[in-house]
Amino acid sequence: MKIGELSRATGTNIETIRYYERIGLLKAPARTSANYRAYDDLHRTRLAFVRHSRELGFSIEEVRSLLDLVDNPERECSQADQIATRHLAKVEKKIDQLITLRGELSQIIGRCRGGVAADCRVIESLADHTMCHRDHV
Amino acid sequence: MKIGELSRATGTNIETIRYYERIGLLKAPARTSANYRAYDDLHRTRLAFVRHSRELGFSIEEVRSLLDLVDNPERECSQADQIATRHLAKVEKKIDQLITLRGELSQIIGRCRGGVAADCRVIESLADHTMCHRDHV
DNA sequence: TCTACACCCTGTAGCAACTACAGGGTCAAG
DNA sequence: CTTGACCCTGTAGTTGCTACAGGGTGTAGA
Ligand SMILES: [Zn+2]
Ligand SMILES: [Zn+2]
Ligand SMILES: [Zn+2]
Ligand SMILES: [Zn+2]
Repeated sequence: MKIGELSRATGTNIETIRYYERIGLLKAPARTSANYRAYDDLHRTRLAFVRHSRELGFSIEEVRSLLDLVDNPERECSQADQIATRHLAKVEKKIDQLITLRGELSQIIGRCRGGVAADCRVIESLADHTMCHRDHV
Repeated sequence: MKIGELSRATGTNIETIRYYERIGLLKAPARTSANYRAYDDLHRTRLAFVRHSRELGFSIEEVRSLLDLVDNPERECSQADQIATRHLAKVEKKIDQLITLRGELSQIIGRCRGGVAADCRVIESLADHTMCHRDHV
């Protein structure tokens, strides 16, 4: 399988595949006589794992650790679960922050009565944090 | 006011202040005989506006447009309100995405029964998107 | 046989929004 | 006269890609 095929098979940009190889996330595949990368099904599976993990929001370093466990299947899975649990906690924290932010933004937008910028309550609110209800993280 | 003072007064990293000047978000201040930046209260107000907008999640380019309105107070405020409304829409979309993601992650984590990585349902779930309930954006 | 075209290669630079040096200069206190 | 806290410029690093530039390869049609 050449890189274009792998790209289509996994929905991954060609440049991204080469990038993953460069940073050592994917092993370098064999080369054809024309120096083209030649992938097999294991490469495809591995790349799918990487892409899926990325889509679920895991960082490259987290994916690296997860792949490490894939390669050492005799190890305890607790590390994988820890990575996932911590990631979930981060997601939950982010949700909380964004919900607070949403509230603040709606308040600010609700203050606008139209007119010129000099009288705009939105701009005024941006200039003055004391009009906010909470601190921003 | 020297840069360190402005930094403390606004809770902004010194490097960030210089960065804002470099990208043209803040006007270059006067210089002392020792070539130190000398800020006045207008600079402080402006930086506070920038920082507050950034804390509320507006992009640098959005902040640039907002500052443009601050500098042209005779213009209609509709542009400011549009920027804020669009930003709110983005935040809401992000919240939705994260909530979906949170659901998916909890499901995945809930599948773990401990043991070796070879049998880990977390790793299995990462390898196989068909175990997911929705597509990831 | 020539040539058009779709591929592939490497290497480097760009994006956002900072942050962190390295390697200097300035200035007041002790 | 030296110590320490500041300040300066310029450049490189961060994360996770993406987009070239400037080449090589392989195949199908005229
Ligand atoms: Zn308004
Ligand atoms: Zn605020
Ligand atoms: Zn497990
Ligand atoms: Zn999935």
